Amino acid sequence: MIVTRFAPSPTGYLHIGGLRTALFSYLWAKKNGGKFVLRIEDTDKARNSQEATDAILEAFEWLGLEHDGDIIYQSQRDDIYKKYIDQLLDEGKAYKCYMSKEELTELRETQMANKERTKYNGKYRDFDGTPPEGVEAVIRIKAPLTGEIIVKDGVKGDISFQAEDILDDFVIARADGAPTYNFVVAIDDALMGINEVIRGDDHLSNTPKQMVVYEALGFEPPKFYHVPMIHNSAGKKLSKRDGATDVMAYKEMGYTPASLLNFLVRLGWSHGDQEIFSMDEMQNLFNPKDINKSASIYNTEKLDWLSAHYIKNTPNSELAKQLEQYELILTSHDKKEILLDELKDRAKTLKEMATLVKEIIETPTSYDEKAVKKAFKEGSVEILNAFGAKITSAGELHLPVDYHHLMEEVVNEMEIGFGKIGQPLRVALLGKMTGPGLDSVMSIIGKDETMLRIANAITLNSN
RNA sequence: GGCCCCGUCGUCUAGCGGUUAGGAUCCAUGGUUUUCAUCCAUGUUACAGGAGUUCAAUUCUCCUCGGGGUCACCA
Repeated sequence: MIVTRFAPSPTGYLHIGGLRTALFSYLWAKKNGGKFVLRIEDTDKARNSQEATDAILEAFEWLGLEHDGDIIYQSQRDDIYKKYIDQLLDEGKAYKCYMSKEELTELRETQMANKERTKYNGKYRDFDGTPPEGVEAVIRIKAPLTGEIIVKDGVKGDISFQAEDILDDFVIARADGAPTYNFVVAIDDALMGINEVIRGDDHLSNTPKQMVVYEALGFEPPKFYHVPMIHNSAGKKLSKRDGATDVMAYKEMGYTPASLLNFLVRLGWSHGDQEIFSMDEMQNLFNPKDINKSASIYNTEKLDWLSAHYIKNTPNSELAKQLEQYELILTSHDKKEILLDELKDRAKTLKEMATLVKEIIETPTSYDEKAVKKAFKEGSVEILNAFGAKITSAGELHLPVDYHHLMEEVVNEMEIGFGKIGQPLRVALLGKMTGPGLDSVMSIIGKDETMLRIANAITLNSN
């Protein structure tokens, strides 16, 4: 069984990049009937917060990405880590290091001055003397000093590192006893049965260190897939400063989970020429072997297109439900089908859609100045009057076609072009020059409201 | 700087030795539409550069250049 995980550190909200790796992990587990688990990496007490954890969970809930089993919190697993630290100490695979922070800094500075690689010098690796006073020891693991370490990566292929280039005896437990990242990640992944790790390739250079831990503890390393970064328009790693990278901001902007997920799954992954993926299709088709090797630049043009596409293809009943978050209750509106049909081709986001709906169902309180100037010419008021009279004397009016007939009558009787009535009528009804078909608009708002809006516009343009 | 990764239209990408280098988006133009949008059609734009290997390189190898990541008692 394939078990994948998403392991965020709760130092902020969930952002686009994190979400994508989570999505990949989720899809791969689901496709194989496996498990997708969530682990909160909160070993650094100074930097983590409960709010951040909650924000991440909220985002997952909105998107409908469910994790399997209980959420694992690293902060609650100190006993486990302690056990393995003791084990390594007993076996002589780790040791206490009494080098003070000042001494370490000095060491690094000299190395930099000599243009050497900064690394711990192994001073206490085989120390058996009397420890210096006043220094709380950290625990360091004995890393191989030479040799080749090969990371078998499912995206990039085999990657070879030389131990002397990248390794030193790195700290696995801080002076206060708290274990460090590269140590606990390896332990947790092993203990949780994680056998396929999909993560950002910014972790690539950590992987050899984690393999040292796997090796020391006798654990089997998982299969790794390091997915390329998502870059901002400047070509740099996406960071929290890059505007709307908080996943929940996309909800605010009116994007649906379906469009966001579809957008993200195509960033760095593809399945031939296919652009549209339902959740089912993603689950059936996703395979990390098809993840591409190079970083992609984040850009929302395609998201907008996808979002528009999904709105167009969402059934009206579902759309009405989604619009409720904008305090639009359309369920009782007798012309909601016409309304939604007219608008779903015009909106890129739900938020835009909500605005468009309001522009129709609410009586305009202001009129676009340029539109008025352009639409109201000599005779416009008379035309509107004639049309108003038609409506008044007409019987029941329901469908767009009913109103359309009346417009045709006016056009024919007055021997004018359609635009002559269309332009001023549009401004009267909507307060602007653009929008859905006028017959539809009138059908949606009904006879009384139509007459009211025409009368308002006539009053306004008569003096 | 060391180490590692990457390099096809502006952007997302297909390609897996022989293609008129494909799709999508964006943009432009035309058509449909009383307007706007949708929709349809058409069009502009890419293999970073240089050596090799080969009958043949976008595709394989090397170098150069460019970009990115990472080098903590952060994760």
